[in-house]
Amino acid sequence: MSDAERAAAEADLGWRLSTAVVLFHEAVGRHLGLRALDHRALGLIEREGPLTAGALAESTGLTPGAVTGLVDRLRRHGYVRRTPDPADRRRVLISVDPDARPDFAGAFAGLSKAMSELMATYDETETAAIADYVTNTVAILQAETRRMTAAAEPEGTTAKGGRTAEE
Amino acid sequence: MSDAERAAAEADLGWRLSTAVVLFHEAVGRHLGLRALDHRALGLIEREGPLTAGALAESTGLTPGAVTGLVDRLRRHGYVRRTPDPADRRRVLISVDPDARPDFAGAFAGLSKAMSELMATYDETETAAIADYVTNTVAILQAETRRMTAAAEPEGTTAKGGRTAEE
DNA sequence: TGCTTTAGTTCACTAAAGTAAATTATTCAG
DNA sequence: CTGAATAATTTACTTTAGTGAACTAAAGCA
Repeated sequence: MSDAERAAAEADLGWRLSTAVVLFHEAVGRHLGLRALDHRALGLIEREGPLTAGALAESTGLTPGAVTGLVDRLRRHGYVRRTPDPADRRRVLISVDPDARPDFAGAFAGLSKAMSELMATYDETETAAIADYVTNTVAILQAETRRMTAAAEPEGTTAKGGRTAEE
Repeated sequence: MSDAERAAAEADLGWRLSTAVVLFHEAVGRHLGLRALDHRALGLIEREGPLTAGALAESTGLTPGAVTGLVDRLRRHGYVRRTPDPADRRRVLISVDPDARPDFAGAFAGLSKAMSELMATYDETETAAIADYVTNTVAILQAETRRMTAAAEPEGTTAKGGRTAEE
């Protein structure tokens, strides 16, 4: 195999992985009745613990009004809860509804199991290489995402006037 | 590190990879001025060569009318072309506009380079393990996607009546 | 205690993208 | 050559989710 061939094979594999991840992500969204943004927001809430509506607006780039709608949708499907912040009752804390977790986790159960079984087939050295590869790939993707986002919006927020179409 | 800890670490790494891929994909979409579905459709057209509008409707699950709009958007951004099928002039062939490729490829250039550099740091055995891991992960994701999609829609197509919300 | 600021929601409106059905162009069968 | 079938587009309408601004409630300061 030539260098060029190897590079092409790698790129193809990367493309297939990326596509598979994206399609899986979309399937999960459909399964849970969530749109891409809602799905991502739910992920944020899961990982960053309870968030205020304002914090969510900040990290999603939405207006406060839109966040109310977003949280309504998540709440309607039973994924999150609203609780007034005891420390500052103007604030509202949005957290994952513990009762919803089984459903959410259920969607990933099969994947988890299959991945564990796959990992069990590798020895120590191989596992280390794979972990290193994944860690570095994540870092690269994050860097490229930042680069691309920075290039696209030299100033201002995503929230307003983000139209590109002409004609 | 206990088995449980290792499993948790793996799952976390998988989650981070998935998130990174999805966010990168979204960033590319924004960069190219494409919505998720448009982006995916463009990928389809790229890989499966020229497609008729009907074929595109089939594989995206959209109605013919929606495909017209989809192709209009892709065309407006200069990514694809419409050409009447010489064999059957009712048909229209949608293909990637060769002039647009540089822009599209440009978005991935940085990623490509960084990934090549990363792969160069691994020896033969490690590379083999990584390739095996990626290949199997893709297969698992595809299987899980199919399973989830099948579970969500026991019958019929995505196209009609796919509403889940109540209230 | 009252004035100002902050947090979130509600309301009226807009834009995007989908469906269903009518329309146009072309092919194919008799 | 005519009529039925097929491919895509157009049109009218619907749904969804966003914005911006007005509004309500609570907090903090003088």
